[in-house]
Amino acid sequence: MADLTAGLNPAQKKAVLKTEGPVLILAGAGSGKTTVLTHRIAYLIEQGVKPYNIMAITFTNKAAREMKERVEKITPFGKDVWVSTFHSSCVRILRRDIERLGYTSQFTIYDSDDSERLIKEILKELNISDKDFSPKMVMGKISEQKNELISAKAFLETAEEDFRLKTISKVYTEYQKRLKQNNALDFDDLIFKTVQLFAQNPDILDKYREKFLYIMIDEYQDTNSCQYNLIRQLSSKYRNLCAVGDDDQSIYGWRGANIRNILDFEKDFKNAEVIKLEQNYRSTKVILDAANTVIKNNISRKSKELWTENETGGLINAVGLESDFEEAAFIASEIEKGVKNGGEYKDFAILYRNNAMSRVIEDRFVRSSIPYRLLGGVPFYGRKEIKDVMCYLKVLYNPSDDIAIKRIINVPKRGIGTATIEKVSIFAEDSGMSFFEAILNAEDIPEIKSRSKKLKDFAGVISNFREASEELKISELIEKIISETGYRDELESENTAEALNRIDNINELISKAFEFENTSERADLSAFLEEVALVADIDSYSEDDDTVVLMTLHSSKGLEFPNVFIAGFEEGIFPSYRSILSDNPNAVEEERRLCYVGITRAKKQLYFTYARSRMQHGQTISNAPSRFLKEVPMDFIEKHKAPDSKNEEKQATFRNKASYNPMGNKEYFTYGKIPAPKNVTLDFKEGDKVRQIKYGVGVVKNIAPAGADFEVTVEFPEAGTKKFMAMLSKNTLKKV
DNA sequence: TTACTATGGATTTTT
DNA sequence: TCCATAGTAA
Repeated sequence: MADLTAGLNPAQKKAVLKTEGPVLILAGAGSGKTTVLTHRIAYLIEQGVKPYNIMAITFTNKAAREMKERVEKITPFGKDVWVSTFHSSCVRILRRDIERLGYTSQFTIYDSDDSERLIKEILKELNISDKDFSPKMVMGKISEQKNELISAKAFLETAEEDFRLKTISKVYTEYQKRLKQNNALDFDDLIFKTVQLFAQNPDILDKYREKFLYIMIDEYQDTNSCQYNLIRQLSSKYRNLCAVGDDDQSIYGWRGANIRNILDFEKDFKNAEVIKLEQNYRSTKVILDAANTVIKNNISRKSKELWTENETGGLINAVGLESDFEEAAFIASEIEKGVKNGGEYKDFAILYRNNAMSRVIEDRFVRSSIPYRLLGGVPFYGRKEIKDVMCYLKVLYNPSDDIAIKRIINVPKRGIGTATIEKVSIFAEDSGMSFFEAILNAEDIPEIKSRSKKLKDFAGVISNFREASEELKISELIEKIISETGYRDELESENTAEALNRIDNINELISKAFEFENTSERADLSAFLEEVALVADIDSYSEDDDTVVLMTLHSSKGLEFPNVFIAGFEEGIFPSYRSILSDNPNAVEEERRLCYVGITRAKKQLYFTYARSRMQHGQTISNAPSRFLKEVPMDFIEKHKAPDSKNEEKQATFRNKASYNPMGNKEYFTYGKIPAPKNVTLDFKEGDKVRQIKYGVGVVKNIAPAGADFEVTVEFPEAGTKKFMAMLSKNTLKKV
């Protein structure tokens, strides 16, 4: 085995070698954290630790896959290391022992769509107005509780006399009851129930403690309290826990991630060693400095400052456009320019705050014939037709899954409407049967005589499929389902572009199933359902295709591109209105972290674009440029130059550009909030010649103390006299 | 039961 | 603007 620390910097080396006891690795963006993690695993194995005694937890399947691949590349024993996501780890643990909690190991996993359907049903049954208590809101609240490890019972107690909370806790209680009846767990339950299983069964917990002697967890800043608890349970005996994360990249607070987990690590794990990875291997100096100065405006963070040996690089482009259409046109023209100059489409990424913003850009790309891919939006497995087919499979696997049955009982149309479904539900509830059992006894259901045949037919169809599922491969089973139920025929007879697209999607599902059968070791229905339930769209992102990539800032975390556009860089969009209006100051800080994530995706070139007016919800709105733009040092920013006027179309598009240029407004840039640096060393004195990245060579006229920093006045032959803050300009202002 | 029309709501989403 | 859903007519 090669030297595992070769080529690593001192901090990285330390992180690899420090195997015993709790360690927190604060890994800045682009600091080589995956390398450190994989080498650390290999080093552990080299030291004699058994691969199966090592656990590495990630948040995404993609991260897990990548880590596994890289570990296997450096050590032949890598395949026995337990590398997986929180959720799939928990599924594995629960499949084994969930009987202790009164579920069976055949449980199915509900995605948020399934959960919401169930909530909706419950609200109806409990006669709670979904106007005052929207299923989404209730679901969110319940999820919040679960993330905080608060059970329905505990929640009811804290609710006390608060009517709203009491109502929600009632729904929560019923929701859990129904999940159990359906033998189903939602995403939050996967973790929650595992924690519960461990807490109530010390023998099981002990088994895993003895198994996972070394635990590593990636993206630690994104853990919620429930996940934190799980980690604590597993690691508290041997205390060989290595958490890797970056508090500045905590952008999932709204999903229950608790930033305190990383901020308080040393408090929670006594004698923890903290290692900072601050050298960045990704971005230019300018991009990195911009990221540093922006994030410094946040109060709650660990001190950390990225630096790099990379080149200084070009200035950041801040471009104000007249409208969202022109913004899209500008982005398209820059990409065309870049490609003409030898770049590739895949070198460009467009990041935006919300998915709706992709539309205008897509339209423009289609017109300009720029190949692009959209990440996010409606996920493949969330599409109606895919969910329909998957629900058939779910019903075959888990007959107690009422939500799945109700979804497909009238898809395609079988003349079984909501009224009938309701009656069956009530009958099932009264007689203590599952929905499916009730259908089997349809003739006993009162006031339903005329429909009982249809119900029986449906039950027959399902039983028939269930029998077939014993022998058929999954891809064949899906084929059988969509042809015998008439699902495909129904779509074909519609003969619209949309219907054809749905058929394509189903075919795609069949080929995915086919691929699954041929690549997984465990190719049964259970494994397939699990795979589908636990994958995300981002998992399938690969950089092989030469296309521009469009995605939200959130989805971009962990990725990198030579050229990045952050579009819609406007107040109200980024930061979002909600965060601005929120009484929680942390909300804007999280947006700023998101901005930091966005900036640090860029390797070479970064653009901020913003429009004076844009269409939103069918109305034209105007926003000021984002406050974050003011936080980027002015001398890192290049004003946008008017595009090539030879191109007529472009000329027309940009003709109003000159009238809108907030960058010209001096007041626009203030540095008031940036804390003064402690020690500044200058490599020039008054009278020296210096080179500034934007204005060229000039002469230092004056150096005056300003707080803990120095204000440097430089006279340029062309640009005239300019003032710079020494600390901020350390990479862009140098002696010649 | 189904098929059409009105209405309202619209961040971010690793699983 | 665009979507999902609730309500109504047939």
